[in-house]
Parts: sequence; C-alpha cells; structure tokens
Amino acid sequence: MRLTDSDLLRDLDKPEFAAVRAAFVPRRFLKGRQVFAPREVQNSLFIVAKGRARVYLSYKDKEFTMAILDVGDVYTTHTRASVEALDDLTILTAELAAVRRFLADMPALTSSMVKVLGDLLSHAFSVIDGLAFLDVRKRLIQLLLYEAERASADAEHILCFSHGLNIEQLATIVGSSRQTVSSLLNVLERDGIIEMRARGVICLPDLARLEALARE
Amino acid sequence: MRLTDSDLLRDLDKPEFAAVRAAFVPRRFLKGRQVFAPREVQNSLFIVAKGRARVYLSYKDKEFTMAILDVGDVYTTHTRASVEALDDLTILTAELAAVRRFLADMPALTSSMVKVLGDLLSHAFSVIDGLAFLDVRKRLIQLLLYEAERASADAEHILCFSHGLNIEQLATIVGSSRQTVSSLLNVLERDGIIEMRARGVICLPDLARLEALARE
DNA sequence: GCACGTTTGTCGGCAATCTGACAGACACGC
DNA sequence: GCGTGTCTGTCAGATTGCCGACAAACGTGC
Repeated sequence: MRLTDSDLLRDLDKPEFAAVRAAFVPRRFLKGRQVFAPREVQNSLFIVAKGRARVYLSYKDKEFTMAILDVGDVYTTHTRASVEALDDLTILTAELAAVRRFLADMPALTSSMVKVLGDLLSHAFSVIDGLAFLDVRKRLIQLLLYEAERASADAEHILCFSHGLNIEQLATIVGSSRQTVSSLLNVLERDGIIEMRARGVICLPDLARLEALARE
Repeated sequence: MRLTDSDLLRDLDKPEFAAVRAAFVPRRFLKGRQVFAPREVQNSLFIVAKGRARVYLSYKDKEFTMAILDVGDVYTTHTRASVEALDDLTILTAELAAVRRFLADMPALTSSMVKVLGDLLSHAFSVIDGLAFLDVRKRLIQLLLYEAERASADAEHILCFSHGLNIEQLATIVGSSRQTVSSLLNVLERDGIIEMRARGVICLPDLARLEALARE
C-alpha cells in the first residue's frame, strides 16, 4: 500500500540529505511484533525500509486497519494508531523534533514532509469516504481494485497478488467481520470475478467485471 | 469545532509573519454558498476569519460532514472534500505554492504548518475511529460531549450550545440518517439527559449521565 | 394573522451485517 | 504419516439502521 509517491527513503540517500539522514535510526522487528503503541510519548517519523507494517486502530476486541505500509511508506506515531510488523520489518525512525531542526535549512526536506503529511491526510479521507458511503461489498471490491494495480500477471496473463493476509486481517482493512468478508469473497469467486488460488493469493481473471461492479 | 490549537490566524498578525501574510487573500461568501469544490485544481490553504464553514464529502445524494470549521481553523483544498459557508463567511486563502516559498525562511511558519497538518490528520483518525467502532448512538453522544466543552451555562447553570444546524445536518456529522438521529435525540431528551430547547439549541442538564453513556 | 415551506417526529418494512457456532480444509512440526 | 492448531466456509438468529411515507409543529414573509 503506497500511501505517498514521495520517496523519502531514496531522498535520504542523496548527499544534501546526509545531515538529517543521521537522525534516522534503523530498528528491526520480528514478524508479528508491536512496533509502536497508540499515543507513543515520543512523536516520531518512520520509513519502512524492509518488510511490511500494519497501522491499526483498536477498540475492545476489534481492530481496524488504517494502512499496510510497504517499503518507502512513511508514517508518524503519536496518533491513536498501533503499528505492528506484518513481516520481519526494518524501519528507519527519527524523532520529529530532531527532523524539525533540519527543516529550516532544507527546503527539499520540508517539501517532502508537507507532501507526506498531505498524502497521509488524503489516504485518511479515502478511508472515511469508504466507511461513510460504501457497503462492505463495495469496500472489498475497492480494495481488490487497489491491489490489482500492483498485481503481476501469471503465465496465463491473469493478474494475481499475494497479500499474505488471512481473511480476518482482510476484514480489518475493509472494516467488517471475517464471516462477511469470507462470504463476499466466495460469491465473487463463484461468479468467476476472482479466484482464490491459495491462502493469501488472489487472482483477478475478470478485472473488467470487477471494475464494473465498483461503478454500480 | 477547533481542529487545531495552533493559532495561525493570530500568528499572521505578528511582525515576523508580515511577508507571508501578504499571500493570504480575504474572500467572503454568503451563507449557504459553496466555497471550494472537491479536487480544486489549485491547492490552497485557508483560515476561517469570520463565520463557520462545513467541510464535507459527498457521494450520490448523500453527504458526510468531516468538520465544522470555526474562526481560526485551518484547512486545505485539493482533497476530495467540498467546503460550504454555514454562516456568512470570511476566509483568508493562500495558494500552497506561495506559502511554501516562505517556509525556508520562517521556521515558525513551518512549525505551524506541520502542526496544522498533523492536527488535521489526528482529527481524521478520530472520525475513522468513530465510524469503524461506534454505533450511531455512541457517535452522537460523542458529538454532544465534544460540543459540551464549548457550551455556556444558562441562568440555571445548565450547559447549552447553539449548533445552528438542523437534524439532517447533524446526521451528516454523525454519519447517519435524519430519522435515526432524530429518534436518538428524542430518546435522550425523554431520558432527561439532553433538552432540545429550541431549533439548533441543545442543553445538557445531566452531563455526568451523558459521559457515563459514552463509557458503556 | 395567514399561507407556505421547512423541519421534526414517528412508523413499519426491509436490507445489511454481526455474532456465535460448528465442521471441514489446510499447513506445519515432529 | 499423524496430530494439532489455524484458517475457512457456512448457517441461523439477532441487531442495527436505512428508507419512504405521512402528519404535526415551527418559522418566516407578507
């Protein structure tokens, strides 16, 4: 899930970013470990360098996944979200106060930061839009279409993507229950629109129909 | 609805902000007029100087209110949200590109900007949290408690606030239908927890009970 | 004061979804 | 290959909330 098209990870390798690069500390986490708790005291910025992370809100025994972060994605702590490592994870993290000190001298960094925050806000708007207006089925279809953009074609030219998540985790992204998402996926499969080729792998044999469903 | 505790409006009156202050153009709108359309081509920042504005998402014939902006609130266009004037409205608006040119020389402005964007993101998280986890009743109660913080006490020391909205508009904030919100408000009134004293005016004779309901 | 438009309260039917439960399928470690 | 734990599919009943409809109440302009 690429939340921002700004490439802070690559920017940090540029010579003019060398000073602020030193403020970013690599940290590693094993799959499944919590990376940040809600309301971390220290307001930090982090970039995914390797692996994937899940940003989620929790309430009682329920969770809602805000985002799955891929390599290059940037996020901030000091929100009410938790972050966990979906795979073995490496992040570069810096305290926001430290980064702020460089903003005055590095317009490119400032531009990047404002862009990143803007993109995060834009993503949050998308999430709200889906929750407010779309039913679960439509939200699921939207998620599938989003993933289709980064899917690769198999030997038979069918788009497939490996999300590596179980149904319950997909349900937390869509904002629904496991049973509902399971049921909806199976309807889509029986209709020939998707194919659940293996656990964590979905193929899209009929992308056009999926797109048509999204437009209804 | 104060989304940010940073006071950009007052900052702009300081001598060190004089240069960027010139980039902000006052614009006036009559009550009910559209201020910005979704995906405005020009990415702008605006501050409410007088009156109130509503930021909302729309889809088919439905609307979801992201925020009601009061004096001092800052927002950005180039999102998928529309903005309309709830009252006769004056805003100060500047193109983001113009503001960006001052960021390098004005660390205080950068700080303000990053803070504002951070606060907007935080507010968006709150909205998502409510939609994902809370039922309509709980969301309504949360809204009432939020408004209670800026309510004033009447002659009998009861907290009252004038939201100036009709039930349908309240429903767009809560993310529900007019009928459901109307019904819920009337239950709360019959239980003695709120009092709908006049159209657009709600009093809270039993704030403690309202708070207890929010915690259930 | 009256007419009219808007707002509000209420109802009943329907759809969407949740939830707990259970059995079958699958993956992994020994 | 077997045992075990996890995942998945499916079911039925309960819950939540939407939606269209209609009547009453209210506010505004003449």
